[in-house]
Amino acid sequence: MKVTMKDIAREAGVSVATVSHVINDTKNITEVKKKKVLEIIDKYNYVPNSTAKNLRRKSTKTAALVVSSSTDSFVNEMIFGVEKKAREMGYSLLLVNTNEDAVYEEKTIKILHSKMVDGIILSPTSNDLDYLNKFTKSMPIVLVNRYNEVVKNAPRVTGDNYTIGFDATEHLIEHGHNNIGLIYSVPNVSTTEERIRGYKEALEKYNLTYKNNYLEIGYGTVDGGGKAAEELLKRHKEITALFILNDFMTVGVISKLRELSITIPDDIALIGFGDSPASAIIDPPVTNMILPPQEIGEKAFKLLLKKINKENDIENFELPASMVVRKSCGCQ
Amino acid sequence: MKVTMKDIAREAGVSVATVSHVINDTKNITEVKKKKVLEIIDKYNYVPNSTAKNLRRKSTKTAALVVSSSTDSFVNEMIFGVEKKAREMGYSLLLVNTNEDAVYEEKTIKILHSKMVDGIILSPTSNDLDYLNKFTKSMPIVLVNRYNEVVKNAPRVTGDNYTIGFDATEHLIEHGHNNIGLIYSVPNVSTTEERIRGYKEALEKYNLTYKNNYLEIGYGTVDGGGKAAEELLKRHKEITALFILNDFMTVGVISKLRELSITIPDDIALIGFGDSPASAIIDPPVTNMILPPQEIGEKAFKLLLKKINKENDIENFELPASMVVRKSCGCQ
DNA sequence: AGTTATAAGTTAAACGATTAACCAATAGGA
DNA sequence: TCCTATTGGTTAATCGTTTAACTTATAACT
Repeated sequence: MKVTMKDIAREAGVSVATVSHVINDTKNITEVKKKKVLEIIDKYNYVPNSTAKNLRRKSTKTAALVVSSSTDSFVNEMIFGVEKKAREMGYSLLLVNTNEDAVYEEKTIKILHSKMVDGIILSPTSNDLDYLNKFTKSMPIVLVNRYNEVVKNAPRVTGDNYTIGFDATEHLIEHGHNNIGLIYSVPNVSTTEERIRGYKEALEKYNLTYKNNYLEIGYGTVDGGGKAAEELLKRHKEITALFILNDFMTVGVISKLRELSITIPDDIALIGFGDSPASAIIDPPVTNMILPPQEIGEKAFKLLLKKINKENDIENFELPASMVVRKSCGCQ
Repeated sequence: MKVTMKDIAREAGVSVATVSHVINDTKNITEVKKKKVLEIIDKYNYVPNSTAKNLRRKSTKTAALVVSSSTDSFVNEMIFGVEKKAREMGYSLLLVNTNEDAVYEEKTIKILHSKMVDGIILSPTSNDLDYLNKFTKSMPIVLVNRYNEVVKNAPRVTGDNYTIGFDATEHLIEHGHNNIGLIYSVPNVSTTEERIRGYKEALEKYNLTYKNNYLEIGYGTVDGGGKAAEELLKRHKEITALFILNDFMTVGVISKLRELSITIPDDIALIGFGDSPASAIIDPPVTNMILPPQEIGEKAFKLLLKKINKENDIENFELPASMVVRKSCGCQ
């Protein structure tokens, strides 16, 4: 049988209110009684039932993090950024993975909405986020990494994906490439679209024409990346550079190019995304566009906390991108 | 104001009990009333408050996963194994990271014990787990990855770490190496100790003497790995092979060896642990000992569920290890 | 017709805390 | 001495569900 506050009260010869007050330090209690109560608490290793507390207090000190993709290292690091900040702030974190399933996402948010989490950090699956507006009124929500203009009342923290697309493309152009393929993980999400927008505008700047079929989907997986590269190079022999939007796919692409005896960067130059530590010792070392995932996660939680505490100025953050130059792009 | 069951009942002209019964399908209700109730529920987008439900039902349909280290890819994949199974089974998952802090771990378990979760999956920080026995009686707990014989009443699912140590060492010996260094992440945890035991026994089998100072700590980080390798090779010029227990450290080691112009595998052969996709395209491709992290996570959740449902046969699982041979060990 | 079973709802007591409102006893001030 | 504050503590309502026990009304059987 689990021991409750009532048991503690009985054994200490006081009321439950008194026990509650010594635990929460919410009223003066004489030293002698306080000591007695604490003794009994210690004796039974008693911890207040948080479900009951939550019900009464209408707060759970728990936040949810809903991510859409799973194991890639960028998301992984972002998760731990959120978790870290949550922990520091005395919050627990509920982790849900929607696997890019928009229907499941909506169901999840709805359930979470009643699960009495105090707030939700969401990295949404699709660009069709109107359903969210039903929830943002009554529940603190912040969008992370991906976003959509349609969502009201939810701040967001993202990376500067436009610059990622622009700088990577420009860099490849400066290396003399006029036909640059792009391999993305998932369509219809802001991260992909912003990067493509950057890619497009960089091409424009140099008077190169943007071609729709230079883009190929790679599903964020090693295999998907490899297949996308193969497909792209078969269809367009003129392509001499690849911009790859996720590090699993980069691994797949590199493996595939080796298999096809295509050398990097001489035959095909290459820029990836996300700085997994291995990038530096891959052959050749790969040039990456990077964003600070952990920082993004932490910032998102901070913003959520502000919303929870009703500091109601909606502010969005866009964290700066940068490039770490190695050999796969043709440098050195 | 959040709408409650009372509001639904009032508007539908029935009692709260009836509403509850239609929601949970726990009593016959006439079609007409049922329809009315469901209509109102839909109109307000009502979802029952789960905190209240939890309090009454004494179950939260939530499990906690407490991991000790954070971002390495093995743990990451294990996390998603647990999350996946939990999701499939209708459970939510609370994720806590103790950062190898034993004191924080104990505090966490104690708080979690307060009925916020139905069960706990723990990958513990240290080998000193006696404190756990206070909790295993009253809370379903399963150990994952790491374990300790002292813990009673908690099943475990681990990998066959002994074989990992043995096979890696034997393989290096067969390549002609007599002086093999070992770089581990953390001391005093079963994973490390079992692998060292395997390492030791492989040496014995070939009549090689085990030397304590061939072991070096690398803290599971890229930098730590690099420093450990440097230290080890400076101290013991005779070392010609390295067995590295975590993939971040492997990256650090390889970078450091390049820096020192030491070639792999000719000067130093090398076997790592954990199969991050990049392993295949690193220069040279690295030979790894592997374990199925996702499977370990899923199995752990299944076991937890059994415990939660009081199917009280404690069974432990040890998942088999294997080796994926590439060039860093000297093969090919 | 009389008895019993069943079906469809309702009432009200939990679940285990928190906390506003209340009360008695002591202290302080004039 | 009388009045008012303050201190230390208790009582009881409340959070939003679930569910056992109860109540009718209707159906079924002899």
